[in-house]
Amino acid sequence: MGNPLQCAAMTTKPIVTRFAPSPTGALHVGGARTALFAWAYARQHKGRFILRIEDTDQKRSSPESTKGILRDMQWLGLRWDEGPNHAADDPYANQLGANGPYFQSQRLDIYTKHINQLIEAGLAYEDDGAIRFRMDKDVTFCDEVFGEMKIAAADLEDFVIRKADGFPTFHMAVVIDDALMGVTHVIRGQEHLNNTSKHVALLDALGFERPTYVHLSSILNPDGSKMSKRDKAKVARKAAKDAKLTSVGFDDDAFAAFLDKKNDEMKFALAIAEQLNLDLPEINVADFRDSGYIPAALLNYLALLGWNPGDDIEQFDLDFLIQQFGFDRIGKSNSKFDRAKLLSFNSDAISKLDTGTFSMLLGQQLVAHHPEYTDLVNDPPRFAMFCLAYQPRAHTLDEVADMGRFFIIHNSEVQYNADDKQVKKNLLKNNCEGLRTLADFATELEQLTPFSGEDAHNLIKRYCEEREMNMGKVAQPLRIAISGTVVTPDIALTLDIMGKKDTLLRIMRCLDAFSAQMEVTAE
RNA sequence: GGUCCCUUCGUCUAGCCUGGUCCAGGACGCCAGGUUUUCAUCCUGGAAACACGGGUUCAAAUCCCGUAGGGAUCACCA
Repeated sequence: MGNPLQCAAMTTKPIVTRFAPSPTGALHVGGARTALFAWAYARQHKGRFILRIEDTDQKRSSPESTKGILRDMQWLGLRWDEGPNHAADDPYANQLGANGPYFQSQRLDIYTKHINQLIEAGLAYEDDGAIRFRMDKDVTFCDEVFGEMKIAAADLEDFVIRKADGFPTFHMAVVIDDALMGVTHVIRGQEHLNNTSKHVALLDALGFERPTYVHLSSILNPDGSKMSKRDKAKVARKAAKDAKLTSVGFDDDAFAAFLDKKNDEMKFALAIAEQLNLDLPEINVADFRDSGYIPAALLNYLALLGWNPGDDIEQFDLDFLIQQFGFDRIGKSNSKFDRAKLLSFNSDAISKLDTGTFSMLLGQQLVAHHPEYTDLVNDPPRFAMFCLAYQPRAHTLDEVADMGRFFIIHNSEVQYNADDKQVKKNLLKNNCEGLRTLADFATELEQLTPFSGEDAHNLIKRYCEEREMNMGKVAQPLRIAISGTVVTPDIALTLDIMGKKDTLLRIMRCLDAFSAQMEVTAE
């Protein structure tokens, strides 16, 4: 860090950055980090941030991917000043900005003009229907992260700038668009570092000014492999093999090929995950959204992958990033994606949310992914208590669905297991001490009106003080009666959310379930 | 394989340019203890790294050379 080979900065023009994904799949976290840095730099300099869709691969590009990327960018809160229409239902109409269109597939005539110019100048030539650009000079350029790069002409080859289908290659399109759109800083993944010599040569030949280049190192899996969508297929395949799964109910031949690593089709990965109740690794921004991460935490974590503010501050908001961001503090080495740390950031971010925001986000999450919670979400007073209970302990929004499930299941679905360690300890031990306390306390609880959390708390407190017992002696049996486990939020809050009727019914069921043990030990 | 790039605790990293303040600091995770009616939270403490080998120097994580390991790229993909 702190590259000694600082590239001479010279621009007095307004700062313009861009994020230029190709719509061949979903926006993944690596792309999100690139977009974040480009966005933050533009904001820092009161410049413009452009979103451009690089859809020159006719086979692999799709409007669905474009819409997904737009949606994910918006979810992250990375607004673009120029680019596709923000409204994802028709991103092609009414594009924003004066330098459009922002879909490369709509700019063919522009590329053609410049390609012809190169041909006329003798700098490019036809080769089997494609057009190649001559690379016959040494190239030197400067990268803000990696410093000065020198490439000898001998290591360079003529490369295709227009494919036989008439579309420009990425190299041609990117160079023309950046130049014409006034992009001053090209911030992108390091897989483009080697390509930059091509781009610089093209720029020079066309007489365009070179932008400042900023290449970002890669984000890797914990095992060091590059993080990619194929990781999902990998995990699913392994699980399917371990479980000896031979069919997912459709396309058996293709599925066999999938298992045989002949294809990585996502539909099979998804189907396997569904059948085996398996969690696939989150790779895409959408995966993290579905898992209940919040944008602030994801972005904060991503910013720290390869960049840091130079002091010990790690948790910060976007305003701080805009203030502090700089290329001089971007690292050169690849970094591994650490889910545990992200999770920690996410739970911190969740706990800092104001309660209104939290309940809105949690409500959306539950309704979208766990419709069985819809009744609870639509019961505002009760849902407010539910939020109060889980905001402090949620690591992700989605996790709440599992933790709080006992509140929404039918009373008859609560499981009581006499072999459970906690059941033995808290209910059965010492001649069913816990059960007897539970039965006795239930008679007090029946009298409690109104049945609020505060009243319940006071009742438990008084009950325990009178008998000189620890509050856990009452709370733990109650937890088991209500949830089947000893893990619930604050016991008073738990009772409040559960309500008097169901609390008492569950206590009765619990006593019933262990009546045999009571009788035996009673003799 | 050619070319280019990278290498500090398990992980993300500070420190490296301008050698001494570093027997290397922070964070996540981990371990131990404490608070709490459970879980979580929170608090305190702990283990844990300069890839290796040479050199320069009074002094090297920091400068130089080499080795090893890792990554990128070598498409009419981007």
